[in-house]
Order: sequence, then structure tokens, then C-alpha cells
Amino acid sequence: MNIGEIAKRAGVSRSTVSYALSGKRPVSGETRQKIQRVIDELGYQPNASARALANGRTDTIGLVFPPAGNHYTGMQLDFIGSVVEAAATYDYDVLLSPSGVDSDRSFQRLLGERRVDGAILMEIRLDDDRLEHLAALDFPSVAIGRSAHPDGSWWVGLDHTALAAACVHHLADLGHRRVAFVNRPEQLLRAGYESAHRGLDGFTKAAAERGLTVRTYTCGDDAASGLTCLERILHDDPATTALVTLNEAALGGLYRGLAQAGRHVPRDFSVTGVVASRWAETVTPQLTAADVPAEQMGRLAVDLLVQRLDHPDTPARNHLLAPPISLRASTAPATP
Amino acid sequence: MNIGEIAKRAGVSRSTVSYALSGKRPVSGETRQKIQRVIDELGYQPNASARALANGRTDTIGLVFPPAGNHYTGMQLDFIGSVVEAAATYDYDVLLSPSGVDSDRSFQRLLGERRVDGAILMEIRLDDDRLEHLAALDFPSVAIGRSAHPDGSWWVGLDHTALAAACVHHLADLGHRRVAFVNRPEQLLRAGYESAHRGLDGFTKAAAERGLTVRTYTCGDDAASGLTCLERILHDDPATTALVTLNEAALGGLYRGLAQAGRHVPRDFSVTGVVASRWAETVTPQLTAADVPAEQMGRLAVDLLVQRLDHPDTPARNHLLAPPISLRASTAPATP
DNA sequence: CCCGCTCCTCGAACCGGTTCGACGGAAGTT
DNA sequence: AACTTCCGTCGAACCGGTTCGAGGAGCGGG
Repeated sequence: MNIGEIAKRAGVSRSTVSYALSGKRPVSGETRQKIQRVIDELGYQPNASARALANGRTDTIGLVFPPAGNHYTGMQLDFIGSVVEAAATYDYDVLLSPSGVDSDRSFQRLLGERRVDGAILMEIRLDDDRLEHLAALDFPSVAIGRSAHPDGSWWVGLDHTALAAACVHHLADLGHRRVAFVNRPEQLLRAGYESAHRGLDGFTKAAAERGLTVRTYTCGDDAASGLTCLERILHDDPATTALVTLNEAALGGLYRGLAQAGRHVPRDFSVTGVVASRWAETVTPQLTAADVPAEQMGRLAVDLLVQRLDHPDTPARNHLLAPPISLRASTAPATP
Repeated sequence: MNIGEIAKRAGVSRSTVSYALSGKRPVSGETRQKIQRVIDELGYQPNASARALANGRTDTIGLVFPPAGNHYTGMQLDFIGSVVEAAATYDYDVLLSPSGVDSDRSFQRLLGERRVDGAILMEIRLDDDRLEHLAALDFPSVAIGRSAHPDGSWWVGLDHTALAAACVHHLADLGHRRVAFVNRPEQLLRAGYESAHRGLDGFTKAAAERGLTVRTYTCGDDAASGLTCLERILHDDPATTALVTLNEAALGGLYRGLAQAGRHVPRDFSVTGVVASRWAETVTPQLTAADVPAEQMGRLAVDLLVQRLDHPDTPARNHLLAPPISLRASTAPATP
């Protein structure tokens, strides 16, 4: 069922069929109909590989996502879903690439073998060799997150500095003086993940500004780690009355730890952080948090990438999002 | 950076380069080294589209997943991750395809345009036209879930009937007599989703067998729906003392509803169901549940698909999994 | 010395599209 | 009636690989 077969049955040349389909040159109405009839009858669809080979575009974008080692968070899921959906509206497919330990193999494959027209990179590090690599190749890509030197590159990111600071101010306004910070896992922090770094930064600075006494922790991406992390927090400073978390996956464990320690949320202890709304609403009491707009970010990333693909000379664009804190039920004034 | 360029610089023909790389014909050690040197120097990687066009294989598998309309569950996320990872070990890439309202467009694209060598289908319905379509085309695919007539087709599924029954027996053994069932959303049930149907079936039969008084509910895939569903349960029969849920995303809402109704889990009310372990462990108290082995299923699905691709004439194979119930902390003997 | 065999390499055809230059015929000009 | 213009179509080349049949070089055997 190739274009030659269609041409033969319609009694025209292959190029005429091609033009009839692409509309890049005029084709008489009569011929077009004849061709269309044959196509409908045979259910012809052009071969994607052949098309890609001929015109150099695969109509596919790569989504480079973190390895399973660090467990996926709900936010990542929502993000992936929205990317796929947004890409579909532009008639792009999405190819997943695990960027793991051998980030090279799979990543190089995407680029070197020209499997994709452009890429979206998740979980950016402040110093990200992948970004430098892509920039050096001038390969169309959009980063989710802002590296240390984001100027002149394409990205959509969350203002983690501002969000963490907003959490601090919210707690400080409620009268909390001793606050803990629960970050992503230590290995991610050490690897230089931007959300972990900028979040920590924003938290620390804002806390200093407000004169709070703080302790910061890293915590594995699962409930069990959240539980032990909370135990450490109360052990290190039993007078702690609130915490800020960037760690969505640990949230359940943190809550459990508080329950086990006999601290009632929000009466005895306030919890807030940066978490996708769906997950903030799953826990009881519902989490007062800066809602990560994962879906919006996915859509924006695709928008930017498509624009970059369609207009290669557009100057770099980006979106820095800073969603407000949604007041729910997990924070309350500190009891004096 | 194409094969012709490599050939020119190495002073050999294009075909020799091809054979040196594929090893499908002997090439002298000397020539091979000469070619390899040029390749290393120029960083050549063969173009995937050209290769696919020539040999008819894309080295890509399609993952057809449900539309975003019904929100993704954690289990789906784990599953997608494990599929991508398992595929990578076989040197396959994964192309995502949202099979949504216009299941046709995106789905047809995958197949008709030959973008993938095979496909994995999630969220199977008992009567799934996609499966029939694929079977008619003899297109290599593996279903996640078991349709009404699974014989002669490839799939890996969860024995929802047995799992739901196991939950019932667990509760009955604990002395519960009035039990509610929280299913996936009504629209999915009506669409014929197999997990919803078989789960309901297993629940109903086992409950009849044990002489329990039951009520069954459908519930949206989010916390808010879980909350209202629980309110309905207690309103319809305040004497209910336990529930079984297939609805992972509603779990948080169910718990909240119980807390609001003043029912303590597990003292006053037992909760169990079929949920991925990661999520069962995030709630407090941790959920006693049949753990959905999402990662294992992803790996198995890829294994089957690859086998089917490598040996097209293998008779159909499948895996029916029935993980045991993990006892955690959400069930207890009924108080008389 | 010639033949046949093995081993390696080459050229050409092919996969299924896109695109460019050319060409034939109808319509419009003078 | 001859000349240009424009429209629609065609053939050929190309994208970058793979694969097949053929052929040359080197070798041992007769």
C-alpha cells in the first residue's frame, strides 16, 4: 500500500499523488478526486519513515525523563500526560527517553539517529551537561527548569526560590518560629537538581529574613523516608512547629510521622510546601501548598518547542511560573 | 555525516561500511579498523529513518495509554516507567499514543504510518475494538488486561476477579458482614473496562458465597469523589463496617470521609482493595491490599512483545497475575 | 600453468516518500 | 496564425540506509 500503488491505480504519476496530498502544487479537481477515491478504497497512509527520510522531519518530539531509580512523582505523571496531549494537538508524537545512568546511550540515540525533531528535558540540573550538549549542537529543545545560566535558552520553569520563600512567609505570618525544610533526596541535591537547590535557597534566605530558626533535611522519594525524616526533625528539635516540603512522594510519610508523634495537623503542627494540587488534596487534612501547575507546564513546553521548530530563528523564550499558595487545611497559627 | 561520507573517507564503498557495522558479511580486520577510526572521528550514527525505511523495522514500540480525561493513577505511572525501562534493555524506544476520544487518529497513525513495530495497549475493555482491529491486521501487540475472549491473543493481566474475591474473604474472615465496594468511575464501567467489570464480578460472587450484605458504588478518580462516595456509603447503610476499593485515586478521599464521619480505621472500619504498593503505603494507616505489581507487568508486557516480534510464529502467550494481599494496617476484626 | 575455491569488496537496486525541472496543451494576445 | 502564459502532470533525482549478485585477489591443488 505505497504511493506507487496508489498512482498506478489512479492512472497518474507518483509525484502527482504526492502533490495531491500535500497541496504544494495545484492538482486539478478531477485528478484529486480520482486519487482520493483510490486512497479511501485502499486505506492508504504514507509511511512515516520514508516521509521522514525525504523531508528531514520526523514529526516526533523526544521527552527525556528521569530514570526510575528516583521514583516518579505524581507531578511528573501529570506532566508527561499533558505533554503527550499538547503534542497531539500539533500532530506530533512523543518518544520517551529514559535519561538514566547511561544517559548517553538513550539520549545520543535520540539525537544522533535523528529520531526526533526536538526534545523536552525534565529534571534539569543547575549545571546540566545535556543542556550544554544540546546548545552546542543547536538542537531544538526546551528545558523544564532553569539551569544556572538560563539566558539565551528555552525553558519553562517554576520559581522555586519564590515558592519556598512564600511558604516561609506564610508560616512566619502565622507565628511559627522553628521550621523544618524537607527537600528532595540527597543524591538529587548533590547532583545539582535545580528545584532542590533553588528551593533550599529561597527557604534559607526567607527564613533568615524573618529571623526563623530552621533546620533543613533531605528525604528519599517515598513514604517510609518521609516517616523517618519526620522522626529526625522532632528528635533534632522537638520545638519545631512547622515544615515546608518540596518532596511530594514523602508527604504521606511526613503526615504519618506527625500522627505517630501525637502532633495534630494543623493544631499542633503546620505543613506546607510545593506539591501538585491533585496530591495536596489526597492527604487529610488537605495540604496548603503552592500548587505545581504540571499540566500547564507541559502545554507551555510543547508550545515553545513547536514554535522553535516552526521558526528556527526566533530568539529564545521562556516562562517562569510562580503559582500562588492555595490555602487548604494544613496550616494554622502557632500556639504560643 | 552519512554512510556515504564515511565510505569516502575510509576509501571503501557504502556497502562495505554497512557490512562492517552490521557484521552480516565478513569484513577484513584492516578495513574494519579503518572504518571504525573514521566513524569515531566523525561521531557517525546511522539515520534511524533511513534504516527503518530500508529494513522495515523502526525499533520502536507504541504504548497506547488512556486519555487524560480520566486522570492518571499512580499505577499507570509506574507501569509506563517500567515499560520504557524494559524496552530500553532490548534497544527499543517507546512512542506514546493517547488513545482517547478520537482513538482513531492517533492510533491509526501508529499503525498505518508504520511508526512502530508493535504496541502495548493499556486499559483494555472487555469488548475492545482496538484489539479486534489489531488481531485482524495481525499486528504484533500485547494487551494489559484480558478481554472477554482472551484466547489466542497476547496479554498480561491481573486476575481482578480473584483479587476482589480475596479482599472479600479477608474481610469476611475478620467477621465483617456489611461491606461496600468502590469501583472505578461509572463511565469506565459502562465503557466495559475489564478491571472494573471483573473486579465487580469477583466481589459480588465472593460476597454472595460468604453471605455478606453488600452495596456497590462507582466513584470518580479523585479525592473529592472518594469523599462523597464514602458519605453515600454511610448514608445508604450506616452499619457498613468495611469497604473494598479498586479506585486508587479515590483512596485519600475515602480515608478523609471516614475520618470526618468519626470512624477510626481500622478499629471501627476496615479498608482494603487493589492498589499499587507505593500508594498503599502513603496513606495512614497503611492500606492492607492486593499490591498491583505495575513494574512487573510492564516488564512482562515488553518481554512478550519482543518475543512476538522476534519470533512471529510463536503461539500466543500470556501472564495472569494474582498477587497476594499484603497485610498492613487498615483492616481489623469487626467489632460485634 | 590453469583451474577452482575462499575471502573480501563493489556497484546497483531497492525501501517509499518529496521535490525540481521540463514539457504538453489550452487559453489569451496581437 | 504564431507567440506567449499558465496550468497540470510527468520523469528523474534524491534522502540514507540495506542487501543481493557479481567480480577480483590470493591461494592451493592438479
